[in-house]
Order: sequence, then C-alpha cells, then structure tokens
Amino acid sequence: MSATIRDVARRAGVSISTVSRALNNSSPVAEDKRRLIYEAAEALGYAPHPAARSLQGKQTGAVGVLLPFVSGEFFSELLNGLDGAAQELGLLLLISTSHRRHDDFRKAVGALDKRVDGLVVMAPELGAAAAASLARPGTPVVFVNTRAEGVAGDTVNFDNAGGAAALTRHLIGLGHRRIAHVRGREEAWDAGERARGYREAMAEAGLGAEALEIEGGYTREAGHAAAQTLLSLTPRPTAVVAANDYCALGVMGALREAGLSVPADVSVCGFDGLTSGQFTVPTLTSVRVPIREIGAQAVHRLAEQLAAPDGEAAPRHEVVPVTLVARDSTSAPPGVG
Amino acid sequence: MSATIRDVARRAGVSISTVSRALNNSSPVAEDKRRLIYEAAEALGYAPHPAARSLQGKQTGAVGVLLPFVSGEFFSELLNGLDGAAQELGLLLLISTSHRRHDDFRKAVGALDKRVDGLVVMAPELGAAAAASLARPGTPVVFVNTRAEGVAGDTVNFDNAGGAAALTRHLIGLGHRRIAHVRGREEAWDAGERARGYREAMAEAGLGAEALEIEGGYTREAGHAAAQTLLSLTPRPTAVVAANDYCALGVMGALREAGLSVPADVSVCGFDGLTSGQFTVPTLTSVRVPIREIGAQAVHRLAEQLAAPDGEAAPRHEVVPVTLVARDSTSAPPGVG
DNA sequence: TCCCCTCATGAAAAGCTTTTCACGGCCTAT
DNA sequence: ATAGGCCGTGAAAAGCTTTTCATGAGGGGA
Repeated sequence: MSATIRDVARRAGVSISTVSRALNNSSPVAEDKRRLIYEAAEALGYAPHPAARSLQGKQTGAVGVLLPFVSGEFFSELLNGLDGAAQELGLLLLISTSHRRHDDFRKAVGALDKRVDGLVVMAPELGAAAAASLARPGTPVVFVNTRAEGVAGDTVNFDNAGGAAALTRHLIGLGHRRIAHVRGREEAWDAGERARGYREAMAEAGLGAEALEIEGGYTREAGHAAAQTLLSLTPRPTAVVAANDYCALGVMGALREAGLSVPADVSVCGFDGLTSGQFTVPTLTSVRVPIREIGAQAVHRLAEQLAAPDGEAAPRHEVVPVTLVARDSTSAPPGVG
Repeated sequence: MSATIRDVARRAGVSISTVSRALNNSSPVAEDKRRLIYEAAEALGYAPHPAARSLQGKQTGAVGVLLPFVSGEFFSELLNGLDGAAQELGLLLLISTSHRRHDDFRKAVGALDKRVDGLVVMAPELGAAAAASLARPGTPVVFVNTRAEGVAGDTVNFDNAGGAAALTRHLIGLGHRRIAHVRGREEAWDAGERARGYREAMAEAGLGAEALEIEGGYTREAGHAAAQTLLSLTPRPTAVVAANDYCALGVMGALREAGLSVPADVSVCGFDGLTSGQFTVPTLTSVRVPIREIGAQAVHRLAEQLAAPDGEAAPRHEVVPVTLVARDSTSAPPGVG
C-alpha cells in the first residue's frame, strides 16, 4: 500500500489539513512545519491519490482525445504533437479512436466523462455542431480539423481550401488545363473544403468547365481505385490533385501500372506533406501541413481554457497556414515547354 | 450536475445499497425493485462516477500504454490493435510516449500510478528487468517487443532473430555472399536480436567471415547515412539486410542517388512489412510482423491478468511468428543467374 | 492594559461509490 | 409450534483528498 496524506501528517506531527495546504500552497503554513511536511512526503514517496482528488471536484489532470481513426504518418505526427504538449503541461492523454459514426462518438464521450478535464476532438465527418451537442455543456473542447462554427469551443484548423487552391494554381501555372480532383469522402468536411479550393482555383483561371471531381478517399486503395476512372476518360486529364498524400500514392501506383509516367504523362500532387513524400519516386508535390504543431497547439489551447476563470472567453478559431512544396511529381503537361 | 446514485435511489424509492447491488449484479435484488431501479437509472442518465469507484478500491477501467516514441506506420498499427481491443473490452487507453531514458520512464510510470489497472510497455531499449523495477510490485504488466526474462509480467514479442535470419537466408539462397547488415541502435534489444539472427544465418552458411554490421537505426535518415559507409566499401556488398523498413527505404534512396540500381546492383530488404513497402519502387522485400494483432493481443493478455484471481499465474511469454515477404527489392547478385 | 483582528491550525464535512454488518421476515424442519 | 437459517434490505463505514468552519494564540491599536 502506498502512503496517504494521513501517513505524511502523522510523520510530520501535524494535521492532514496542514499537509494539504503545504503541499498545494493553498494557504500559508509556518516555515518549520512546511519543511517537516516536505521531508515526510519525500521520505514516504507520497503522491496524492488521483481518484480522491478528482472526486473532490478538483481536476483530473487528463485530457481526452477523440479521433476518427488512426493510420499512417498523419496520426503519428499528430500524436507526437499532442503528447509532447501534454507532457510539457503535466497532462495525461486518454485516447479513443474509430469514431466516425454518431453513436460510436457519443459512447466514447460518455466513457470519457468525468475522467478528463477537456477534450481534443478531431471529427471532420461529424462536424462540431453535432459533436458539441454530445459533450456535456461546459466541457472545454478544442476541435482539430473540424468545422466548428457557432460552437462553444476553440478550433485549430488548417487551410484546406487554400492548400488545394495553391496546388491547383501551381498546376495551372505549369500549363495544365485538364486538371482532375480525386476528392475525399463526401461526408468529410475537410475533403469538401479541399474540393472547394480546387473548384475556386479552377474557376478563377476560367477553367470552371474543365473541373472534374472523382469520388475517392484518404487511402492508397481509394486513390488506386479512383485512378481507374481517371484512366478511362477521354481526353485524359493531364494532372491530378489527390485528396491527400496517401491517395496520391495510390493514384501514382495505378498510373504506373497503366504504363504512364509521372510527371511526364500525368502530374500528381498530394496533401499533408508527409515525410514519405520525400522518398517516393518521383518525390511528391504536396502541401505541407504542420501536423505536429497543430496537435501541440490544440493541447495548449485546451490548457488555456482550463486555466481560464470559468467565465467563457469567446471561442478562438485558428486557421493554420499551409505551404506548397513543389517536388518532382508535377511538371508541365505533355506537349508543352 | 449529473445524477448520482442517491438520485437514482430516491427516484426508485430504495436505498443506495440496493441500487448499487442491482446495477452491479453483486447480490440478488427483488425483481420489481430491480426494474424500478433500472428505469430510474435510465431516466436520469445515471453513470457511476469513475473517481468514486476507483477510490473505493475497484478498478479504474483504464490501461496505461508506455511507448519509447511514436512514428510512422508501425505505431499507428500498434495503436489500432491496442485501441480496438481496449474498446472491445470496455477499457480506456492512457498513452504516454517518448520514454527512452530511465528517468523519463519512471516519471511516466509515476504519473500513471493509481490511474490505470495495468500497463502495456514497449521498451526495447530499457529492457524489462529495469522496467519492472519501476512499476510498483503487483501491477499487472504486459511487455511488447521487450526482453523480459525472469520478470513478473507477460510478454508478447515477435521473432526478431528468426525474421532477420529468414531474410539473410533468402539472400543467401539467391546467391549472395557479401551481405551487410545495417543494424538498429546498440541499446535496443530488438535490434540486437535481428543482428543475432543475421549473424547466425551467415555462420550457418559458412559466411561468418563475410558478416559485416554497420551501425544504423530505425529511421530513413539512419539508413541513408549508413548507406554511405556501405558505398565506400571495396568490394561492395551485393545485398543489405536493413534494420527495418524505414531504414531500408533510406538505404535504397542513397543507393539510387549513387547511381546504383536496386535490386540489379544491390539487393535490399527491410523488416516489419509495413504497407508502405508495397508501394515503393521497387517494392520492398521484408518480414511481415502482425503489429496490429500484437497490440490487440497485449491488451487481451492484460485483461486476463486483471481478471485472474490475484494469485500470480506463471508469466506467459509469447513469441509471435513472422513471415518472409519476398518482393522486388531482392534478386540474384550481379553476374549470377 | 484590554480588546479586536489576523493568522495558523485542527476538526469535520463533502464528494460518490462499494461493501460489510445488522436486522427483520419468512420458510423449513424437527 | 418453535427454533434455526436464509434472503432481501437499509444503515454505516471505508477509501483519500480538499475546503470550510471554528478555535486558539499572538500582536497591534486605543
């Protein structure tokens, strides 16, 4: 059995109230007793029981993280950011994944209830409005890459539309006109934003009529499948803006299998700017998203909310800029330059 | 404020003891009251306060996960396995990473103390003996990919040595004799095992004198750097067993930059069998490790320990087999076949 | 010199659950 | 018919902390 506050009190010859006060600095304690108490606590290896503390109404010292799924680099980077910030702030991370459907999500929120001081939620497919209705009112929440207008809770998003637009403009600048977009799932807000950015950039260049969206997804398999549709088109697009890097990899694989060369025959670009993209052949043009920083930022935001004097500060909505990284998978279209 | 057991008791017209008994099935309750209690609990949306429960001495319903770091597919797969099993069993996952050094690890264990019912620990660099000394005695632990002889706690490892040996034999079978091994960090137990497997396979084929180990690591960068050493050798090895898939990718990149072709000039193989390996050019020969299953298995093992009647069952040490996956990055050496 | 105020401290309550203990009622067996 | 046993139930304790309330002593001002 580990030591309790009673043991410390007994050893230091004071009451438990005094021990609590000394250890938490919650009200002044005579210097000599304070030293005695610290020594006793040290000697006994005393650490307050987290359950007792949180039962009493104090904070739990943990934050819940809800993710739709976990796969690949994107999430390991995000987790790195979350965990780094959490350790920095002395918080624990309670992670629950695979929540795409409403009821799964609700169940997960229920399981986390009273165990965490706040939530970091990434739920592009559910949307913040729905998500917010699930958390008990008053629970501090930070949404990541999730639409969250009119919701009590901060958001840390990145510029999905702007990134897709930048990629599209990059391709247009290289001389492409028939540019297709393999988009992410219909339900996902971020995928919709990227599609919007693509459309806007096309329209802005007077290519609105050329715009072509193909249903795809965020996985290599989805990209591979979508590329089949792409290959069946005449005239074939000369460039593809893929939903994300993994999708782009799938597209490139399918093109290669079809005997086409990237970028000589078709230019391909991704989204997210994963490290992988530097090591593919050809290296992948993409949009770098500072995923790790976003994760860290989300936790810091949550910590600010927790520290705030309960009065609800206005929710802060942050949009992190992304940067175009032009690499070898994009070039001028065949027959140009 | 959410409902407490008192509210349920009041509403159902019984005492809190009876409510607790009915809801936990801990002792028989008259059928009519039971129904009343369930209805009241449902109506009030009652859920027992986890802190009160765990304070009382009951379980916390959470498991702690300690990882050395988080990067890439390996960890997202592991996390998938852990989380899937945890949800299946109604457990929560408390995750803490970046623990390579002893004191970091100890601090993390301390932070998790009393918050979790058990630990899943992956600490190939620390070793179980050290790790075990840190957890309070009696804490159920399952070690993953960690040496854990003579330690109270199950282990779920995979066959590091066997996998490396299989890869080496595969290369020998193709006709290679000068086979190098870019090994993982000295401190890491799993890297040592892989090196051992490599050495044994070489010795077994009478090639002990040819064995050549180069210090590397588990990252692309480490592989890239190690390849420089490799390239400076005369005669140059015709094949490389890399520490893992990422390392292999780094090696391949460096070889390509040096104007060499894989596998025509040099054969390269990895370890882990990540999905990425199917999409590289050339596709990567590797050893498939069922990472997700290992994660799930670890949680299940932990759950078994938690359910066990406290009397310590003998620790179970499991070694999951791995399977060679021969793809395009390995072929006969130049000048043969 | 006396009173009031402040400051440090201890006792006790609150927070919520599970579990032990005690008790009354009913059934069964002698 | 009565005693013993079992079953369902309520009261109360335990688990550990923080915080409020009360109290005592000491110091400063009138």
